[in-house]
Amino acid sequence: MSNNDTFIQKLRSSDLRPTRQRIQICRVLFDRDTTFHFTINDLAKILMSRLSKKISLATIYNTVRAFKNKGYLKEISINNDKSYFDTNISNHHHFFDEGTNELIDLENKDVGNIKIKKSINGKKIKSVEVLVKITDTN
Amino acid sequence: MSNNDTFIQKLRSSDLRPTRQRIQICRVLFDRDTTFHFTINDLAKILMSRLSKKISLATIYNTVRAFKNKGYLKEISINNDKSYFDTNISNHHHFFDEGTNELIDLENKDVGNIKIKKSINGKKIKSVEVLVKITDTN
DNA sequence: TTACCTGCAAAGAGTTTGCAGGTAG
DNA sequence: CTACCTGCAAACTCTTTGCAGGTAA
Repeated sequence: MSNNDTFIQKLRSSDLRPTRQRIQICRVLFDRDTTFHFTINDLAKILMSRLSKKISLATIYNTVRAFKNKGYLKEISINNDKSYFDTNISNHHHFFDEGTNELIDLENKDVGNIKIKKSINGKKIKSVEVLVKITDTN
Repeated sequence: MSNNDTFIQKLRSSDLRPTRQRIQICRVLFDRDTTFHFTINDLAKILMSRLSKKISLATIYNTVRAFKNKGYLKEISINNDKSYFDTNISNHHHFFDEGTNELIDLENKDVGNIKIKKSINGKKIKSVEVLVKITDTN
């Protein structure tokens, strides 16, 4: 039940004023049932086609970055070409399809419990991420 | 026991002629006992300081890319800032220290056996990589 | 009204490519 | 000698920043 008020609250808590453009970004990102994996470019294309007015890349970058810093989006490292983001901010893992460049969620339960048996003095574990690369069988 | 002949053979099998500059690159990459994690910039700095003559970034990029394609180097995805490479091409995982931007090898045995319980129709698993991000305890 | 936001364009970082002279085979 | 390689600089892609006019509170 995502409505404008939810979006406005998300924006304000990220220290962003709720503007037309940003509300539109929220609509694309958060008004959906399933996880959304995207690059800035994907998001820009969707916004451009959906809007009558133009939206600047700078605005998209800034807004996405603010959401990421606030924890409303997760950034995923796959290769060094582009940044991928994920609207699923729970602790989980990913398949990356090298044929289609598509990301697919892997729930924690889909990956056996991971136990890291090595520790480094004076350091603590911040996150454990599994990336499973897949290709076509043939 | 890495000597020039080993390097020349590595270069030839990567479809590269053994030139002065490329031999130097090999020396830095492969003439060592322990794994070497590096960015292109790291490698360039080492080469610049070690050589009397200059070496061009283009040459370094090309050579590293050829080695990576041939499988003599592994590329590691951490963030989208830079490409990290690894001279350890065995199947293994990594710690990434967010304080120092340093990579540390995690042997397979240091990570519990990972079982992926989800499969995608028509796709096969190509690799499973675990990235453990660490920070200072405090 | 004031501070923030927008779009644009330019600047930055990392990486790749094109070119003219140089080197391996 | 021929094809490939080198260094340089320019080009390219993704991302960030600066600026002048526009908008939220």
